[in-house]
Amino acid sequence: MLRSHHCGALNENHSNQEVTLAGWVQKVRNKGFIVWTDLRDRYGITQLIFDEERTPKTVFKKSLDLGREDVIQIKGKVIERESKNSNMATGGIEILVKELTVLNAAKTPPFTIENQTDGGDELRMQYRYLDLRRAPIRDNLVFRHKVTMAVRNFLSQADFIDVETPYLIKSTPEGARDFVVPSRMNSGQFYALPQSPQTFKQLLMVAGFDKYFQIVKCFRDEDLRADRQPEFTQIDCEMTFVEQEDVLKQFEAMIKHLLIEIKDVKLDDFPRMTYSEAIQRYGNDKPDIRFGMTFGELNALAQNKGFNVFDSQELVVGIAVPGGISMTRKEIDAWIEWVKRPQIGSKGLVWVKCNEDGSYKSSVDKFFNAEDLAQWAKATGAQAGDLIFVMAGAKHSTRTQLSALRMEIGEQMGLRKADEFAALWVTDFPLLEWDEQTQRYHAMHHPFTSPKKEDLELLDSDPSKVMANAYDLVLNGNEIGGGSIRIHDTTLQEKMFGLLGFSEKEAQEQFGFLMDAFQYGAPPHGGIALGLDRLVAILGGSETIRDFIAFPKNNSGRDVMIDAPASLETAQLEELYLKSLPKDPS
RNA sequence: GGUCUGGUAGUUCAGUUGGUUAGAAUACAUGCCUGUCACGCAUGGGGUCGCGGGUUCGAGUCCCGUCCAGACCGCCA
Repeated sequence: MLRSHHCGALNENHSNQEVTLAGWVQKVRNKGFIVWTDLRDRYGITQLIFDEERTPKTVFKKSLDLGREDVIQIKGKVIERESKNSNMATGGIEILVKELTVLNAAKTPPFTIENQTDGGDELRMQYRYLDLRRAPIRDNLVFRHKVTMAVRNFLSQADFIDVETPYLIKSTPEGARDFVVPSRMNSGQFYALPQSPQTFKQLLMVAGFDKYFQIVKCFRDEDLRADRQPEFTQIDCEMTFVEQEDVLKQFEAMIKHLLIEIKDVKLDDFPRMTYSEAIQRYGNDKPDIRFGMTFGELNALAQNKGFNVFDSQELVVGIAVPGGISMTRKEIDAWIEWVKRPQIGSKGLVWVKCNEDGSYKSSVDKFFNAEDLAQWAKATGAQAGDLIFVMAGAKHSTRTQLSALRMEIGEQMGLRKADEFAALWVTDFPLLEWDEQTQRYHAMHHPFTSPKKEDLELLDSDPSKVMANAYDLVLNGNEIGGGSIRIHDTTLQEKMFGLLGFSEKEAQEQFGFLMDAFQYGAPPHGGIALGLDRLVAILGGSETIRDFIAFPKNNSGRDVMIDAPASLETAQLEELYLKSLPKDPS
């Protein structure tokens, strides 16, 4: 062993022990007669002391040449410090060094390896291995490890079996764009990387595995966001002989277990909310219920009173900002400008101040009297002291816009606390969604989701009204999981493909294996997939998943460290039966 | 595909109305310092102002194009 202890291990109890340590030079403090060096490893920092009098001359001289991030090994004696530092675990002692070996000298890193680094995002990504030396990022990955271990233990104890499924599979037109891999042995043919192991886990149920899980990489070739990477990790689960309620109970228990285990937070039973209720009350299907400001629909109260802006619109809807009357006119205008930005795209905001004395002051006093405004306050739940913001427009876009405003106000008012957790189930999703662009139905969840039994007849008469046995798990305003009870019947599955615009031949070509399998004794089954990256990030108090992934991709899907993706040599392209592409002109 | 913001020292940033030799902090180097721990003090080196073009007597600053980065919209069953 190159060391007897790690850098977080020693304290006063080890005084006078001879120890060998190895690690990275975090910092050198040269006082002339004494040189202090902070030695760092994964476990902590231990102070080394090189003393003009007590350290051998050659070693002392060598210590003057140490630089940041040099990898060194030292032998020495643990001694109590003359002036102790109560801020660090090893702050009571230091190592009086007798031998110093430089195992590997380091170039000066391009940014400081400190908790508060001076490095920007791009540089930190390019030298990710240096960024990962920093305690906050390292702690995030340790945290992720704890979460995955807790998940594995919980599911294993609940009788789930971890089974691996293939990464080289077949592309399908449904859903997100596939990443594609050319096949050398099959000219002109391609594998696709899985967007999820969906069909495989269903086949495992047909095979009788009963309960399956896998912590698995999935791939989607779509644009990135702060909470979206092209390759990401799912906790993928499936169960046999279950109904929706069973799946919800099982995974509610898992999330509660995680919160206790990881955050020491005890959650109450998760509220349930239907999709339509979420849309009406929060404007989206992943509401953050840590704070109020729920939507109040004002159509009946605000239309046909002579205010044209409202009268012509599909929806008039408002929210009450708690304590909002303290906002200045300038601040209100700033919010109006905020919603008018092209990213939000609203036409504007009407505001109403609910004064403490029961009077109202609004931007539409010309059209509405106190009685009208009192009704609005009632509908939005506004109390004295609150400010009501009202938006009007087409149903869908107005709800999206007001929802964005609600989240931003919540954020700025500090209502979205990172250490507070509120989970809920969103249920009763529509099975299908009409897509204007392609003029056909799309599966809202995926094509294997079963319709609710009572809606089966509607499949023929009015497919858009059919509800699905599907559910989403929402945590702090983020969708962290989704699942459904699946179709296990060939006829129903064929019908579903038909509704989605597949010809019989196409359905057979793409999913024939699944419908075949359904004819050999497929049990009722259902499951869920949870986004591990998001879950870990939220538990860790962040919504940026990049900080919880060891080697993430940037905004353009590039890995700037290894510089991928990259072009291929002509010979390699030809081997894959791909036409050689013009080289990047730069 | 689109919108917005940014790109100046190794790094993070400032740079006024277009005007002398482009600054600060930090990092780095050298020296000093009898207990440092964000050590302190002094000195020093360090710049293709992303790239290309244009306007101007003169461009880091204005205009056009382009590249890169970040956030968001579209997209993400």
